[in-house]
Amino acid sequence: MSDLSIGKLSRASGVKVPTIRYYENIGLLAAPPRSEGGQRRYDKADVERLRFIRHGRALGFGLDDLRALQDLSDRPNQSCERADAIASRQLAEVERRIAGLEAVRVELARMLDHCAHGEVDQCRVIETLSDHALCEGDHLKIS
Amino acid sequence: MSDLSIGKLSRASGVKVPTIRYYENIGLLAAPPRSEGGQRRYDKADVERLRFIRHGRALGFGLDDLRALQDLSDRPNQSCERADAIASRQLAEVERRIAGLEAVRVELARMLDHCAHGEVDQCRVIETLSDHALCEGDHLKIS
DNA sequence: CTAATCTCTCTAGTCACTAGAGGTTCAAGG
DNA sequence: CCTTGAACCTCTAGTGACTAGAGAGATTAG
Repeated sequence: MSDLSIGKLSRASGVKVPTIRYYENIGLLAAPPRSEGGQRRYDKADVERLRFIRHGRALGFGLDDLRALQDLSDRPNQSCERADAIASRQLAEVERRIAGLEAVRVELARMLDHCAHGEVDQCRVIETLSDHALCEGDHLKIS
Repeated sequence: MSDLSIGKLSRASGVKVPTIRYYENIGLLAAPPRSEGGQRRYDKADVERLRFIRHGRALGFGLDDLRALQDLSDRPNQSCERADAIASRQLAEVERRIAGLEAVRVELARMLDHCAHGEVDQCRVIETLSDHALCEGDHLKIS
């Protein structure tokens, strides 16, 4: 049907042009037909596919997960157990990251709060970094 | 004073051996003297420096920030304004990330909650990914 | 028809490491 | 003193998910 250049696909999907080509390179998006001059020509299904990917990326899924989820969505008669598992794993990962960042936030805030705004000599920021023992919480491993 | 091999420095600081060499490569850690056979020999100050870096990394600072903070801590008579600014920026960044992840967490949880555990056909997980309009919150840009 | 915009491929760079190959040095036990 | 095995050396390449740029060809609006 609609015959989209890569630029139009980009605007329609919100995914940048080089990123679309990158997705094609790594096999996440199928290689489309080409115009006589060799330019890529897409259709509406590609817009959907890219929106799917973009939304998934925004939720923190890795490209491998998105590949798996796309495969699932292409074969709709399967159980959604796998999709469930992938999403659950992602939720757990996000919760882990939030917890880590929360601990970091607390320490950064405390560090800044205690800073006397004088010279580096007595700077709590530098001091805290130098001596992990000065911080109360466990904030190791944020990743 | 104490004459540490890179392995001992690694154990004392909690930073892995290849990472120490990497830090030297990029100029974050000064190149130490060498033994007759050409192996690196460190002292206690290097342990401190690496602990500083490690703690800073755990707080999410980039290596450039840590370079700047180390420079500051080496010249203790300056105002700690710069250190303050770097830490404040980091705090803001962490807060931004937490907010983004929180929105993502909510959507993932809702997605999983609504999943009927049937076939992919009616799977809310896949469906939600396909259609961003289905999600209420703004969770774009998590980075 | 022409000029401006778009698109093509390819390479290299980002960040902060990590892994591995292939070779050399060190330290402890005998 | 000698051996052995662990630790060390340099160098290259790979990770994830892109991003930037060069230099050349295609398309499209006026």
